[in-house]
Amino acid sequence: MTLGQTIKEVGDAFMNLKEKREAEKLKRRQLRMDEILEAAEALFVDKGIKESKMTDIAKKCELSKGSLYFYFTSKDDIVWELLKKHSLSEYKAGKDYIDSLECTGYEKLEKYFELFSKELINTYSASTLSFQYREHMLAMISNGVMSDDVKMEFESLYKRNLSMIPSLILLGQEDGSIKTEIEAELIGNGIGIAFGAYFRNVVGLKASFEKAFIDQRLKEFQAYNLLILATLKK
Amino acid sequence: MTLGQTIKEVGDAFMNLKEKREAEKLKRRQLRMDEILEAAEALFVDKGIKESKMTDIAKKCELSKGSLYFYFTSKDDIVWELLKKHSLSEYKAGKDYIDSLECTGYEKLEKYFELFSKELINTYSASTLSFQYREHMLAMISNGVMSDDVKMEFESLYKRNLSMIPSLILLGQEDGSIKTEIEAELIGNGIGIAFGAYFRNVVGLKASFEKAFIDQRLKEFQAYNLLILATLKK
Amino acid sequence: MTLGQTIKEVGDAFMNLKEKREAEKLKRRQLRMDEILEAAEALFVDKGIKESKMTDIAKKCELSKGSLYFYFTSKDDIVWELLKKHSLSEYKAGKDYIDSLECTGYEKLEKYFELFSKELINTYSASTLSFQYREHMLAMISNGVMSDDVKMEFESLYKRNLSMIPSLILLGQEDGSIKTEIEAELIGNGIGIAFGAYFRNVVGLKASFEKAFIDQRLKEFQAYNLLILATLKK
Amino acid sequence: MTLGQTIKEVGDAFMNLKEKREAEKLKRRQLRMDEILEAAEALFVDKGIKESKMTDIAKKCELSKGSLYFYFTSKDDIVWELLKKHSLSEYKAGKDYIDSLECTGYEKLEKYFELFSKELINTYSASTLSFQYREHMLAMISNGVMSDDVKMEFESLYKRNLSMIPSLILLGQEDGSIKTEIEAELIGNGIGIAFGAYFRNVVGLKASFEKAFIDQRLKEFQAYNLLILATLKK
DNA sequence: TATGAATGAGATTTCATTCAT
DNA sequence: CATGAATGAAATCTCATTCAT
Repeated sequence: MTLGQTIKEVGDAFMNLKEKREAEKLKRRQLRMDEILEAAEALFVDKGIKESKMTDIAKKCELSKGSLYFYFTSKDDIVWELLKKHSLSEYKAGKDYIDSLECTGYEKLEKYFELFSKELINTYSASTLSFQYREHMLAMISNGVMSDDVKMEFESLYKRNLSMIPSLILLGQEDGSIKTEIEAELIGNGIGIAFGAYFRNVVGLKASFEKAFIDQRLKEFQAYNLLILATLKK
Repeated sequence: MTLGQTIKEVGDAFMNLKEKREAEKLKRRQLRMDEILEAAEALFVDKGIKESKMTDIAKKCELSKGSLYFYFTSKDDIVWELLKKHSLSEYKAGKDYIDSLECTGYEKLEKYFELFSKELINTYSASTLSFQYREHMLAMISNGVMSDDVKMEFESLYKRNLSMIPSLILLGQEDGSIKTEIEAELIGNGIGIAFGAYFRNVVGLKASFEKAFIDQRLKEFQAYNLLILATLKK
Repeated sequence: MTLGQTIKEVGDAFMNLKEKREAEKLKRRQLRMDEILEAAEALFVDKGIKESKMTDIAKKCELSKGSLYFYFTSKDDIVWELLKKHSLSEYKAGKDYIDSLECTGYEKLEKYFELFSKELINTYSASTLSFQYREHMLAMISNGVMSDDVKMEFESLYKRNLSMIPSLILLGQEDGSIKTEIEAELIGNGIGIAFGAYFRNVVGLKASFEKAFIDQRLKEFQAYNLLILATLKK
Repeated sequence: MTLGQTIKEVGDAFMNLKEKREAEKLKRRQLRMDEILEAAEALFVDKGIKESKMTDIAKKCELSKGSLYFYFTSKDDIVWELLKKHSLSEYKAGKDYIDSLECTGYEKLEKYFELFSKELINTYSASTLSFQYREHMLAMISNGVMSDDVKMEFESLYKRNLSMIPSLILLGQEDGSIKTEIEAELIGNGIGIAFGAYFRNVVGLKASFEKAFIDQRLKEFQAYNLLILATLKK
């Protein structure tokens, strides 16, 4: 082993060390950010975005108000990050599940509806939030506060989530499980919006009405799902 | 005619005058209140509730800030009044129209859907507002700021508006225009919620997206309506 | 009877009529003012001066806010009038009573003490008010809001009410019922102030403490009076 | 010394450091609060509580309005803190002084009276304030704004300060320096209230009358004190 | 990194007073 | 005389954000 090699190795070791440290730092940072987002979210569920103050968030995640601004540029930034996170996880949850199934388009659609009404219902506060975030962002956008980049990203998130049902209808039409006279894009989006909107609406009531009332809404939701599906089946 | 009668008449005239004045005063007051509500609404459409400040409202209706508080006890009070107003007018518009029709339950349902998608669409900002108001009130309620009276009134408004579609389905089942195997209450509420939610969702986008995008959504809305109706027809 | 006389008489009659009307007008005005003062006072007892708003006063005496300003130039004016009224009536009540007695100076003093502790106690809210008014005026004066005329009048009211006890001591010293080594002015004022202050203090508690507590204070007040008197008796 | 011990010591040092910092922070906070209270008090002396605005207080202690609310929850909170502070310091000043004396109960009483008339007189604005604060709190209480906790604390402060004189009389009766036929509680409270009330009354005039007038009142106050004391001496 | 005191712009609200009718 | 809508100046309070340590 030459000296040059040794030096290089030592250098590499240093680089590795430095990189490792950087990586660790980044990881720690990411962890902290997640902690903050989690704390913020818990409060948003409880009191809504407006009524959750930066002080509250700081207290919740045992950090100082100042530190929050080390990780996020503003309160709106926190909301935006949460919106993206939710949008992505909702999309992924659906996509992964659907992709894992081996069945007709119609059946996939059925399962997709089930997924939402059964699984997500358990953690349904998640959906209230999507909803809150979306409203908050819309308000920001309409106040001209948001940059064009953010606006575009927001729109694309919206479209991505919406694309699922039309694509499943198309699939169903290809494999012969769904009526071909249905205009996939048109009806698909329609269903998608109504579906999401309904879901959020039901869930949005959580804050003020009793369980019995909500449960009734959920039953309606499922009955309604079946009704919709029936219209598509070949 | 005796003197007594004459005196009585003069007395009556006075009473009428006094009453008339009172009535006029009340009317003027109501007018001012409507002006304020109108101004507030215009701003809420533009900038959202939170971003519309009392100063702005005052400026808009050419009154002083102080005067606003002569007519309403708080900003929340204004929102609440608007919510009630909207809820009522939406309900009435639907009810009056439906009652005026002489046709089967199914046809009424059809017309009811049309009413919303055609007529209200023209002044569709109205719906964004219903939506905003509702959100605002829900936030207030969940913060424990609202009195129980207001909470109850709020809930009853919600239920009243929801009752329309199930009642039309029942009607249709009675006159033989709608399938009897449909559970009117269950499916009716389901449709009602999805319908309203969808409507608001479409409309809620207005603030940030272009006309083309919205028009596409409206088409979906109508296609979707037809789909739903088809499932009910006998 | 000449024409001249007749004209004069008719003129007189007119004058009389005019004067009568003026007098009546004045009387009515005075009555209204008293009504207002009474209403204001009732509220001041209940909620204090600051918390009694002009609107409240107007409502209480069934007049409009505007009318109040026809009778009084400001809220402070109302307070000032009430202060004068109270000061005078307190002074007069004492003076008239004392003057009506035929006894020694010491006995008069005794009766004077009794008067306050027995009679006024019944309507003791009156005293809280004197006290409130005085504080209010002092605040006004120290804010430089009051004119010099008012300041001087205020000071003279204070002195007038204070003069009673020293004068009774002097009387008692002249008729041999009170120790001559007492410096009438010095001790008299001392007693007067303590007496009034105590009285107001007891009474001032009314708003927040229970009857039992207050009754205990009143007993102390009387025991204390006897103690003071004992020191003066020859 | 083992390694374990060393580690423990370093740990302790850290703890101490942390604790020290916490303590310093608390101290700084307390200091700022005192600064604010001081500024507020200076203004209250000058213009009264109502006329001293939060803006003024902020300006006076060279802080922003917002900062004031970082330390106190409201203006009423500032008043309440000052009331407690005064009440305590008045009580303590008296108690400490009295406890330090080695003499009979009667003599202690004498000294207690002197303390107030001589020492406190120098900083006598303090008393006007106690008085203002008390009035302010009573107003708050009677408006139902204050919590029950505060009410109770308020009452207990009142009673604590009042307890001094009866206890001294009892002491004097035990050591034979004060007449035993005196009902300590009854007369003691009587004197205490009159004493405090008188004191405040005299002092309360400060704002509007001249020195000569006040000095005359002080003389009366002292003459009056002697009179009272004479009635107790055995 | 972390802190939390400090900021300050601006929000909502209050209320004595005025004035057109 | 009476009214009460209108005023507006000013009060209290809020809170996202900054920044010195």
